Amino acid sequence: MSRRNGDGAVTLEQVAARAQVSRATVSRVVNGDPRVGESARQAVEAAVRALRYVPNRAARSLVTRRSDSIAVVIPEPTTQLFGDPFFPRFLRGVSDTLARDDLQLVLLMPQGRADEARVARYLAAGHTDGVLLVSLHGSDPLPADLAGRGIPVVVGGRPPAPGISYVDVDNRAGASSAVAHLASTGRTRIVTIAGPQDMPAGADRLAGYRETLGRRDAPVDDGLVEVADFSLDGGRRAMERLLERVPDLDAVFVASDLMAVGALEALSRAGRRVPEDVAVIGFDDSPLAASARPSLSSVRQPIEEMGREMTRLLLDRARHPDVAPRHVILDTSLVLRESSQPM
Amino acid sequence: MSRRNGDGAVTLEQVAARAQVSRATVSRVVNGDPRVGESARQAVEAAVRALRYVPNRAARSLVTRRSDSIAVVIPEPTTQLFGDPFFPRFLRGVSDTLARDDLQLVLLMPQGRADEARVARYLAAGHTDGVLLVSLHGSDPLPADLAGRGIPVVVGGRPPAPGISYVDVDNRAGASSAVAHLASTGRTRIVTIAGPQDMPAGADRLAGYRETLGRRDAPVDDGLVEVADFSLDGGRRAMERLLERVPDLDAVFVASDLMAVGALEALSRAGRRVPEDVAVIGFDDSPLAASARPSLSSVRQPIEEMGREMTRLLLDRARHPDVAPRHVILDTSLVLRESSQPM
DNA sequence: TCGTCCTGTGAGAGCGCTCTCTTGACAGGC
DNA sequence: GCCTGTCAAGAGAGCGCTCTCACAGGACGA
Repeated sequence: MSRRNGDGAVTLEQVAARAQVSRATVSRVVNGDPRVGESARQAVEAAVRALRYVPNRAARSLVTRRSDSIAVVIPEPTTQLFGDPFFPRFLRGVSDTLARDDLQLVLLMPQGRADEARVARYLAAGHTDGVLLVSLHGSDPLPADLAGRGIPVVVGGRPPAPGISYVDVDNRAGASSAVAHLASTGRTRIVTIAGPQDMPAGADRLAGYRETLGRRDAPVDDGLVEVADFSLDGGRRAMERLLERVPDLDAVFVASDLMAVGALEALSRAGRRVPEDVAVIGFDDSPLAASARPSLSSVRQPIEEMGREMTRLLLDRARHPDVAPRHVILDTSLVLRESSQPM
Repeated sequence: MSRRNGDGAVTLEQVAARAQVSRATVSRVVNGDPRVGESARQAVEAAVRALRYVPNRAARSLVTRRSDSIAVVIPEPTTQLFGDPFFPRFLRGVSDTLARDDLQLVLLMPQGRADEARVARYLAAGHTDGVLLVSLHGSDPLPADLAGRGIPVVVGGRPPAPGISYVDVDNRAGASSAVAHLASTGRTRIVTIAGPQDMPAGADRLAGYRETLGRRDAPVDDGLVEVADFSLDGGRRAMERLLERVPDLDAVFVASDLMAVGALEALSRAGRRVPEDVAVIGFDDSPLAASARPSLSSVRQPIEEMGREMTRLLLDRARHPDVAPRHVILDTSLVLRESSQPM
């Protein structure tokens, strides 16, 4: 019986002995080096199988100076805001893509300022081959700092500094598609419940709404616009205020599904029928949208794809450090359900 | 200027040279070995700071045979079922506890059977110092397999095999506390919407309900019991069925908040006032509960604490491999809001 | 026929660290 | 005075792997 890794690990040496070749040859086979003769290769492969050989990652890292792992940093506020299924879906996309190359995903969830410093130190030490950052608050210096140290970084959402690769969802176009759809189905008094304006997603979705209605220059407190905080209750209260201020509204574009569900409640309570009296379109296409009643039309974000694309960009950057930073904007798609049926 | 790790890393050797001591002494200082003289210690500490020395984890792992990382395995179905904030909160608890000891969290999210085999191989190879598993489907052989190989394992939720450490939430007692509260506030026709009975959480919550109503021996299709699938829509439909079958019901215990929100909708649509006509208590105390209207009483699960406790158990086990497996059952608490006000 | 190139393989150094073993210095007991 | 014990500190081996370099042997052009 072969002994397992940990105390009596199977080493290259043992595989080499069994296959009657040198350590170097075993290493070549294990790493897919093409310059190995057919017979040697087969002998090695047989020995690897027989001994259940698994390379020791630490030893490999020590000499290659790669860790074969990448860090994903998700700061505290993010998990709450995107409480929804953002977090797992994003990680799934990342995990997926890394698995293909047999890379590890090291998850870092700094809590509070002090912990962020700890994480920053850890990352700066170069313990991982690259770093994926999502939704940093405001003007976090971390990405620029890491990039400056030569550590590959890709940011999700809008980039905090120039010269850094990032992937974002086209929030503006997504909002625009929703509003355009409402307009094209005969709605004429289209209001919106926007997200916090200090968040790129909040600001961009409102911009898309404005742009499409052809009123770029209108002030924020426009009468047709209510800003809320991406919560269910916030959505409900915003809807109540809108109903009061714009009694003849016939459509709402809501910057998140959670808020949209709140809006649906407020509308129902006010005796407005959806979609007959008021059409509603949300954003995110979360599971909530499909199970809301009436079911909620929504702008779908490719979250997993965002994770995948960020990972691809990062690996690319790790392998070719001299390539210029790139950014990728992902398309959204409009998922139509009951809440936005034409009148 | 010191050069950063990666190409021109600062090594122990350089620190030793600067502090005018041997490599061994630097190592002792860095690892907190008490047998170092005061003057040597200070010289080393100064050199470490000056050079911004950070130990190379790979080199350390190679000789200590520890990876200083632990794996968290979250299989595909889990992320969907616990879509809610289970996932991030759990990871936060784990991350928290690991950070204290400067350990890494390696996240594994196998997707599908083939990928699970890959993950199992990875874990079996002993690349991490321990493994945390949550909610495996049915009779997964993985925990027993890993334990058999001498790899520390802690499972979240009910253990699939004897002899394995696990942490669970006291679902039964949680359900019981909710039902007891309803009974004590004068409710006499208390029905329940249960979760899937092939999931421990689903079964245990129903058992707690039964137990408390003193009807242990009643069959599942009891008339007062509806089983649903933990989804919003499932909760709504279950409530509709219950209203039809038990028109005089005056309280519902619902095995998840998401289903409870569905139930609230169904009740509202049927013209029943909550809590005047019908009291409702959910389970999970998710953010939904606080923002539902009326706000939803719910059984709070200590999710972060579960992550923390699992991690503690694991580290303990990793350090003292010969200790017998332990299990910890965490208490729930009842959070009372509007939906269960006394009549 | 000889040198040159190419291909497959082996020898061996060395990545940065920990840890055992040894040494040196000094105090105390006989 | 010597021996033993204690404590700080250094020397050096070696963890398992990759990778450079050297070399053997065959193919090929001159």
